[in-house]
Amino acid sequence: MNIEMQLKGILIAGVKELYGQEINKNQAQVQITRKDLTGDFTIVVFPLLKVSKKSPEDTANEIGAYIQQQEPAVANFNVVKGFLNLELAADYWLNLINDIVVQEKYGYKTADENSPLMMIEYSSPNTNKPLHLGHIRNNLLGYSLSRIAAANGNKVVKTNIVNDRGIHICKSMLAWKKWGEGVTPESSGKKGDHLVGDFYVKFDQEYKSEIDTIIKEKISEYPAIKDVDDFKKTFAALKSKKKTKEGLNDAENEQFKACEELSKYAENNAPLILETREMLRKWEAKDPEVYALWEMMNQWVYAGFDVSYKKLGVDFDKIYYESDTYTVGRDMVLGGLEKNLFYKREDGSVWANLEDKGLDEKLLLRKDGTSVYMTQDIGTAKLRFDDYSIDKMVYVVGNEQDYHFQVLALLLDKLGFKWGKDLVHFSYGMVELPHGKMKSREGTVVDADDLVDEMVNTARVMSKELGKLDGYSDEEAEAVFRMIALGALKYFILKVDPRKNMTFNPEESIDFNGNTGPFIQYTHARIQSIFRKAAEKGIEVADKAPTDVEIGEKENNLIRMIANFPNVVEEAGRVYSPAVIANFAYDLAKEYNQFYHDCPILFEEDENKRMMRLVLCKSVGKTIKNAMWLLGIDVPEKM
RNA sequence: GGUCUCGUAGCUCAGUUGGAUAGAGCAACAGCCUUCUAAGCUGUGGGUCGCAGGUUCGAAUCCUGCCGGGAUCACCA
Repeated sequence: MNIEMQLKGILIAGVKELYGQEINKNQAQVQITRKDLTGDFTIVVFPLLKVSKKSPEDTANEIGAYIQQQEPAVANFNVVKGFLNLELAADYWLNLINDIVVQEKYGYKTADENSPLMMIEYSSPNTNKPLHLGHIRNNLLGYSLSRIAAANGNKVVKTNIVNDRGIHICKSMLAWKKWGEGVTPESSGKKGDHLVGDFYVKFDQEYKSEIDTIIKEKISEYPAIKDVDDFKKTFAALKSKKKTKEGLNDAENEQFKACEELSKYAENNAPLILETREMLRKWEAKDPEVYALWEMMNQWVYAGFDVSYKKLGVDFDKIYYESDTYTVGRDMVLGGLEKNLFYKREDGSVWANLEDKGLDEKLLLRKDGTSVYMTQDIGTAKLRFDDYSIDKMVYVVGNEQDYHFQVLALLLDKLGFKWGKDLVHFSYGMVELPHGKMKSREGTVVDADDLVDEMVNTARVMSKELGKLDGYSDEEAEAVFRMIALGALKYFILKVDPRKNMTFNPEESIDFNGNTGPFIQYTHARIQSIFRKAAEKGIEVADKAPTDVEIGEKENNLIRMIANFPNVVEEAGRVYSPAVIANFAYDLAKEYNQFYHDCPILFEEDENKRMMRLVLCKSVGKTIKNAMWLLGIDVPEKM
């Protein structure tokens, strides 16, 4: 049990003894004392005044005296403005640090056979385009969450559901067939996912121009509109006006409907889309030629993704493919239909009615019996449940799908999955550019591979200028450059609250100084350097600090922060937030650098003090390393 | 329009179940390497916590209303 809980217990007992009343846990507030004040833990006495019926000062003094008497670790206390600040004895902290320094996995809980199994789904790419910055955020969050979950004593299965089928996949297939001239990743020297992505873009361009052609042909039927440009402008203007408070008047509304009709007609009758649909039908019928093409192009993409995943340093325990799960989902829905959980409309489509839950009706199977997105997620859930005894399911998916997961939770619950109702949609915010969302059509997408490569280059240039990797081989140095580059990128993404949208400015490169990953990595390298120097000088570094030594303010701050690490890990797990860990790591590194600047370590002449500081350095290094591991960030020995 | 979400320094972000004088970094300026790694440390300037009410010993934090941004409400995934 940690000291905070102990103090809380004593506080509750003390109030009972002094004032004869039970208080609840919310009234017993023990928090870490602000840095600028004397003390280690603070008890807020305001909530206790109703019970004590005394002034804040008197209450604080009485409780302070009681706690000091009950808990030998409390050496002293002071009262400021009704806040009771407790000061713990130096040897309490020194014993604590001696305890911490020998724990390799300090801050982590380990899972045993009875631990809950948490499955975490993340990444979940489409196989028609390469990964971009948005995917990076998803991957880094998912990977970090899996480590945080493991450190909180869960058994963890990392999983990925690959979106490998559907009309969008057929688009790039068709484009390759039409215009690819047999090009392959090998023949073009292009990464498979990028090559396929190019054909998806090509399809889009051609499709757009076909739509324009159709609109042009049909435009004579709409006398009010001159040409295609005019049509587009009018339509866009009406659309945005519709969104305003003013809305559309009757005439405009009619015009809007006409535009919409024409636009839909063109989209649905362009030859390319008709061909694509035909291709999807053939795929579902397992037409050998289409199926072979699909398999070939998907393999290209997977090879490309593997490279990107490796570059980012993420991996999975189990990968599912929607081409395997979508038929399972269909069966599940039909099963639910038999049990009257769902209903069928006259046209043959299957729906769930969620109006009693405050939501609307949701389509589960089209009238031709084919699956939609929701159906596939149900199927995937079934397969996962068959494969693992899942206690908790976490989906790392963007916040644009909040509604989808609200519905999915209800549907899975209806279908009898025990974790359905409590599934966690880890809903993270979008990565935006200074001018808004990334748009592939406008070429503003930040490619994942390019970004990582750029970062590695920057790290290499910077590192070489500083020249601190003497004695490293090219390979070793290259590994450090990569470590720093990824540290910068990962920390940049993970330090912000995952639920919030974040901004990335491609004009400004990601920093390596200040509140950054490299700053924290640097702090670790600095600490390791001390131990190398100690070895050179023949200074012994024990695993135990003497307990009769005085500790200064900076040292005390550091010990308190380290002592709090397990609480931070627990909180990060509870609220699903790597940012909590990132901010902790930064604060600790910052505090350490101040200490490093102010206090001699190897040069300290008092042997006891020197030993204590060395043990402290070791603990800080370990804690930084363990915190960064939870973010998926490695720390170097030198940089 | 319904639902959800966000709004903190010029910019990017912290700010625990409501707690003490709202903090970092970047950018700007001024300092610190003949002692352990200067990717560091110190200092200066920079705030109506979107606005207005309410709840109470106490509100950036909770409630209500408004303003502003974003998402979503598809037989797309």
